[in-house]
Amino acid sequence: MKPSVGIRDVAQHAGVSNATVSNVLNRPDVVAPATRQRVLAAIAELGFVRNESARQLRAGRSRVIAYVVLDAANPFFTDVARGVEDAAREAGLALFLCNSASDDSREREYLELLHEQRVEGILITPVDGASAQFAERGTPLVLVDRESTDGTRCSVAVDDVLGGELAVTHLIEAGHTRIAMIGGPLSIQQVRDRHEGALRALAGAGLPPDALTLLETKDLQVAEGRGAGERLVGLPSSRRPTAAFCANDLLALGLLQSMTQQGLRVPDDLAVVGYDDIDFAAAAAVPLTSVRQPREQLGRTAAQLLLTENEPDHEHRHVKFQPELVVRASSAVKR
Amino acid sequence: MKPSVGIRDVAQHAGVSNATVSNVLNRPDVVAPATRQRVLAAIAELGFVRNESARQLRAGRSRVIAYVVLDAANPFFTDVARGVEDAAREAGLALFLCNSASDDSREREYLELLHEQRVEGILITPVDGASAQFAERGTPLVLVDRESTDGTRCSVAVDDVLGGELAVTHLIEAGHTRIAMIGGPLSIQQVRDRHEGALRALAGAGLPPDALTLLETKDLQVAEGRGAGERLVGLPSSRRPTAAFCANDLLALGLLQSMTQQGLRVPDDLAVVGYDDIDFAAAAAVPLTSVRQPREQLGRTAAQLLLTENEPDHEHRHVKFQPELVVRASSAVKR
DNA sequence: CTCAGCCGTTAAAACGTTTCAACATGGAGG
DNA sequence: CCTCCATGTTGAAACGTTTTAACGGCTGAG
Repeated sequence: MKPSVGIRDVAQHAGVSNATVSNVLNRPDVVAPATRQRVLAAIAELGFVRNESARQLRAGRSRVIAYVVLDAANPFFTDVARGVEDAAREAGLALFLCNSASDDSREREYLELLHEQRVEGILITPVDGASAQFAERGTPLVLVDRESTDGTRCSVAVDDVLGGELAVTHLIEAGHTRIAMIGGPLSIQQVRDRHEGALRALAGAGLPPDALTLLETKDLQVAEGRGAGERLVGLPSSRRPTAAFCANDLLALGLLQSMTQQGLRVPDDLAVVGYDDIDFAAAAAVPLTSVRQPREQLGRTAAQLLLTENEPDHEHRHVKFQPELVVRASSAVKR
Repeated sequence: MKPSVGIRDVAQHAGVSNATVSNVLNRPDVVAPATRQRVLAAIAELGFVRNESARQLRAGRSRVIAYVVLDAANPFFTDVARGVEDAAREAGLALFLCNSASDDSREREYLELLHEQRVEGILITPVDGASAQFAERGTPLVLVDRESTDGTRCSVAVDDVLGGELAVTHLIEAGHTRIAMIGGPLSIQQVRDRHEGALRALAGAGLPPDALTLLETKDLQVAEGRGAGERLVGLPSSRRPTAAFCANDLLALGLLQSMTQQGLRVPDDLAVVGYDDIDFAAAAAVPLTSVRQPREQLGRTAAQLLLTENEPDHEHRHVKFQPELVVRASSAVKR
């Protein structure tokens, strides 16, 4: 079951030295065709599988990068991951996905493990800005969808302030003057930025800051969106917002569902704008207006940045993408 | 940047031998408290990170399992993965996720890599039943959401024939006599099984087999569901089905969206039943009736099975779960 | 004072590769 | 006939751990 056939078994079987076998594996061109065939035959016959640990130990390289993702159940991140993987495989690297599930200690454990594995590099969307202090351990590390505050490493992010501004400006132009912002917790940088963008939009339109009601949520999942919907409907109708800007699409989908359940129509009774533009947003029964982030490109760029990390004259870069508003039925112009 | 501080640097710094450092790392109880402290201090001071490759090479063990997932963008699989991860971490193992994205060659590459990495075990939802011939390479491997045809390895699956039967029986009892089945390609075992279940339900109710119209799709994504919706509406109303059973929830969501876009109501004009009961199904604007698979438990069980693989008297087992129908608004009883 | 037994520590041998300098072989050029 | 070079191949030394058997010092019993 575990015969553990090694390179020297192959060598012996093919009547060559182990160095030659290694050459066949790593620099096939340097070995004579006849010998190469013989070695390959022996490999196939013995069912030899190269031991990556040994290889890595000796060679130092590892051919693997990892992406520590914040929430594998959020389609936004799986889309980012797809971009990462495409770029990685173009560079001949494989991608391991690790799910921190928004859990501090899981994140730490995975980082530790990845360091021990000596992966070629790490991409991470960290759990929280606060604890984002990663001990420098010699493994290149790039932040994804977070901006590196100190200039100590590369990062790829999206301008969330602008995103918030786009969303709320759109709602204002559609005629809304009482708007809810749904999202939380505020400890998350993204949420703060999008909120700030929303406020900026009000200011730009000459509306008072209290035109925006903040409904804070515990997390960014569908269930919280439903809860927020109930809270919203519970407000006295004179003060109830006519539009809602959600910090991500999961919340928006929850909100949407809550509205239909309570017999309210979207967008007539409440206009809704989400954030991320995940595929389910377009596929919702009331297609969701959303702020699109370049998901695949985010991942792709992050991976490319990572690859430049161990160039000799590397300087840390901070790429920032522009979000884009995608208007759909959920925020049709108010009559 | 890459000082590569090793165990013997630590040893020297703490004034002990490298064996003692190794003991501190692996069997802390066996070394005197005073020495242990000194070694730990040295480790911290030098920022030593154990080299997993070397450890693994010598010790043979690896503390990592992997799940090669069919489609990381499908919430069903991320939920299964969550179950896998929970079980893995209880056993002190970490989980690497690999996304084959329904691509044969990616799947092969990842399997090869994982074998080379000498991971402790592999879980896989393979791309296709046909090519599911994995060369036995000594790494334990368990099939997830697929049944092992030959008895050569463990598998964890769900009774898809029963699932199809439940879904269609439910529609028949609600008064429908013209039913569409949407799904494909038929090369996928799951789709075939669910279709068979649907036919069985017809037979059980005394309906002729042509009461079921099969609309075959190219894959199981949202877009194909939308397309099927258009095909469906294009049928002459005398022959148009009044209910649809979709092979998974993504298709069902696409179908739902297509219906609303075309001004048809669900369930009044068309009742819809999905499959998988992903969270987005309940969160859809018309909450989706769906066949629930025990997603987390599927993953959890698969992981546990994997752990038993290298017990001396191991026998391959095939666990099969029962699906369960969850009735929601999308299939309310026909008046 | 000796000896057995225990405890903590250590030297050295693996683990399976890659890599580098050195080595055969044989033909071309002088 | 000698030298030189090119082409293929090889022996042996790493890589950084874990592990095993042996070791020295100390304690308490005889």
